[in-house]
Order: sequence, then C-alpha cells, then structure tokens
Amino acid sequence: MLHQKLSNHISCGDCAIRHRAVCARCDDDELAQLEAVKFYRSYPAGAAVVWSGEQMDFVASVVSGIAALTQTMEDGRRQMVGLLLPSDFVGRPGRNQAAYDVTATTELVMCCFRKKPFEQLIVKLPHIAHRLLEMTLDELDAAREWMLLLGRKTAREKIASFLCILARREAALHMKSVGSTILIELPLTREELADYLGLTLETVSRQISALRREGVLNLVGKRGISVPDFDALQDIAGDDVDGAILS
Amino acid sequence: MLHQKLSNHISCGDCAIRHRAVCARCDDDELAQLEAVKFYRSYPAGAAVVWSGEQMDFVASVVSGIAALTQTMEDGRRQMVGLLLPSDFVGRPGRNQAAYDVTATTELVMCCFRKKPFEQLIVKLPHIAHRLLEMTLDELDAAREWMLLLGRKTAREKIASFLCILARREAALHMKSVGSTILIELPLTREELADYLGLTLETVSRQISALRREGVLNLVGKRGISVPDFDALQDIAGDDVDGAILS
DNA sequence: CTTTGGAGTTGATCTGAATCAAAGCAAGAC
DNA sequence: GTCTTGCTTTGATTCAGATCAACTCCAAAG
Repeated sequence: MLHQKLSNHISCGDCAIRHRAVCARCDDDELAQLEAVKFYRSYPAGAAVVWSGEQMDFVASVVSGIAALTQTMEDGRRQMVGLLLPSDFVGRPGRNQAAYDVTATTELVMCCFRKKPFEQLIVKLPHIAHRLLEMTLDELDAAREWMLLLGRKTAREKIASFLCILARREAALHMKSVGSTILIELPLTREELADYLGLTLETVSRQISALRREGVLNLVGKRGISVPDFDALQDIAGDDVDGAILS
Repeated sequence: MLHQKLSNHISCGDCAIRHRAVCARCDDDELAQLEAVKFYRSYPAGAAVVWSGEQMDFVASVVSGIAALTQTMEDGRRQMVGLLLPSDFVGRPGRNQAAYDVTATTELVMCCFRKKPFEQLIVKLPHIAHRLLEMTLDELDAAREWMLLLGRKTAREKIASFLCILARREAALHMKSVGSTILIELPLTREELADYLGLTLETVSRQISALRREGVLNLVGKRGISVPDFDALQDIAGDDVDGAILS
C-alpha cells in the first residue's frame, strides 16, 4: 500500500473518516483544520441523502449505518451501483451535483465536510489525496467485480456472492475465522437486494428459499441469515477465489 | 475540476500520458524525472499485455489503440470490465499483481513507467496523484454507468448504448456535431462485444441486424457502422440524458 | 484457382428469470 | 382483540435471450 497501514493512533473514536479516510498521518494542526469544516448528519432508515442531479455542497464519510447509491431510468428500472459501509466516502471533490441517488438503507450517520474547504485541504495535504486515491481504486475494483456478477452470474450465484461478501465482512469484524456458523444481518429489503443484483424481488425471494431448502442457509427472522457452511456458499457463488490480490 | 483544464502546453506529441495523465503542471525538472523511468511497448491486435494474477512491474498509459480489461470465471464465462482508450491509465500503484486480464483489441502502443520509481514520483509530485484521482473517479463513474447497463438494460438497449458511446467519442474527436451521419469503426469483434455487454455473440449479431433492418444504422464492411440519426439511437439506448453532470 | 479457417449471420428450440397474481406473516394503529 | 400496511413468499405463465446447429462470407495460405 501507498499509505501506511490504517491505524487508530489519533484518539477520537466517533468519526470514521478521522481514523481511516483522512487522518492516519495528520498532525495536530492539520487535524484542527479538518475539524473546523466538519459536521455530522444523521438519517433514518429509508431517508434520501441527495437525489441525482441535486446540488451537493459537501463530501462525507459514513460513520455508522449503510447507504446505497442507485441509478434510475426514466421508466423506473433501478440499479444499485454502490453500497457504502462505515468509513466509505461519498461525493466527488470538484463536482457540484450528485451523480447518483444516495439513500440510507439503515439508520445512518455521516461525517460531512463542506466541499470548498475540503478541496483546499486536499491540495494542501497531499496524503489526503493519496488516501482518497487508494479508496477510489478499491471502489473501482469492487465495481468491476460487480460487473462480472451483473453480466455473467446466474440468480443463484448472485445471491450467494452477495451473502459471501456480507459473511466475510461479518467474520472480519468479529475477528472470527470463517469456519464456524456466521450470522448475517441483511441491511437491505428484498427489493433493494433485487436492485443491487439486477434481479426482481420475486427471484431474490425464490433463490433464498431454495438455498434454505438445501440447507445452505437458515433464515432468522426476516433480515437475519445464518450460514452453517461458508465454503458451500462460496462454492455456489462461483467466485474466482485465487483472484484474491495481495497488495 | 480540481485540475486546470488539460492542455498541451508541454510540447512532446508522442505520449498521451505526458499531455493528459500526468504532466499538465510539470516543470522541466519534473518532466525529466518522469522521462527517466519511461519506456514504450507495443502489441499486435489480440495480444495479451498481462494475465490476471501475474506480476506487473509497471504502470502505463495508452498512447494509441485500445486495450480491454476482462475477468474470467473458472468455467470460462468472461466479462469485460473496462475498455482503455488513448490516455487511459493501466495498473494500480501499490499493487504488484495484475487484477484483470489486459489484452490489446487493436494494435496498441503503451507508454510504461517502472512501478517503483513511479510510486516515488507520486509522493514527490502531488499533482500527479491529483490527476490519477481525477482519472480514477472518471473510471468509477463509467463503471457505474456500465453496471446499470449490465443489470437492467435489454439486449437492444445495450447495443444502442455502446454505439452511442462510440459515436459520441467519434464526434468529439472530429469536432463535429452529433447531428450528421457518424461513421463508427468497431474496435471489438462480436464475441468481445458480447463479453462487454453481458450477452452472447449470437444475440449481439441479431440485435445489430435488427437495428440495420430498421434503418437505425448501416453496416460498412464488418467493423464499420454508420449512424444516420444519432438521436434515434440515443432514444433506443434509453439513457438518462439529463444525468449529464457538469463538473 | 482451391482450400482452409476465422468471423459473422440466421434459424429452431430451450430455459432461467420476468411478469402477473394471490396469499402469508408480523408489527404497529386503533 | 382485529384491521391495516409493508414486506415476503409462493404459484402459474410468459418471454427475452441462451443454446445448439447450419450456413455465408471473405481473406490468407497453399
């Protein structure tokens, strides 16, 4: 990695961007500058953050909760093009209009920076630009992985792939190995899932049911899914596992 | 834009990256440093530049010709995830292995930089990182546009969308308005087109034939396509035209 | 010239996912 | 309690695009 491994050596605790996106190398003075243009916003589940084409005078980092980027065609067909998890970045420096609909799919807290001063800071503090580049490249890789899913995978594989991603994340968060049973909390409704995977909500429901019948997963309420055998799921996902890149 | 509008104030003429990707703000000394780690490579149409997972000790910029990024599943299903046009950037600073198969779809010339020294230059010359960020964000937007195409558009719309992109590019290159008849030279075979659009080559062929029968386009040889009425094509593509973002 | 082979087209058939339609199920409102 | 209401599941049917299979075209090789 260009950047030293992310660390929490700056104690602040409440704002992901200070930890991850921006500040791993900030000194106190620089931090103070960021601090000056920072503010928080929170949204209830389902709320819109901005609509595509609207003025957007801030950039932001997700602190907690999950936000979705979606594109919509005139006739109503929708495609989710990004899922923003804590520490992910929203908004494009140098652009004034939102390029996508941004909505909160769960309760959401974002740490925002007014755009003008943030852009000035990018120029003044080169390591912020580096970190942004690093993050953008990661998003680009994720988007390309998703293109393979959208273009070539079957409904069954799409569902399995998505659950695999959530499961890996879950395992990483709790520092557990992916061996034992993993409990996933779906952050999306069936319809949102369909919009993410390029399917209809009926197909999503059917495929989840099919996997349940086969014992690959168990439903825990409506949003919970437990995966007893992660390898089986990964197998169904059809992912090119050796494609894991070591940075 | 973060960066001042791209200009050719540095006269070199033979290398896109010096014009566009990197050097719009370089002074002579900085240019010399870039020059020292630069070399050219050319590939015939169809040649592989690198395979996914291989060691890749350089980054590069396309000078002329077109390269494709593709992902492949174990069973052979392929999805193209990027089309690199002149001045586009290949390779990720900080990563040693290629993440995708990179192949030349036409005769291709690339301007390469050895990776280690290039990475040092990124740190030393902040505006290079800015320009890379700018380019990566553009690619991310393009990828997300493509996700909508792959997930939600019909075969007919996919073909029309792709031709629209080529036509717009063609019109921009020749500084012509998109009003009159545009002649497009397809840089891909039907099979590559299918891999790009998430279709089979038969469907691609059928849809092109259908558009020809309807008079939306004319075939000129095998690779040439003329579009008498660009608006009609754009209409079929179903693009959200008002989504055009002003930077 | 003929042969060969790669690229493209076209046709017949099949199938996975969409569409249309009807229940089921839980949580909150009243 | 029972009535909404939003989300989800399930079933029947349809259809766009995949698959399988010929066939055409053209350029390069012999």
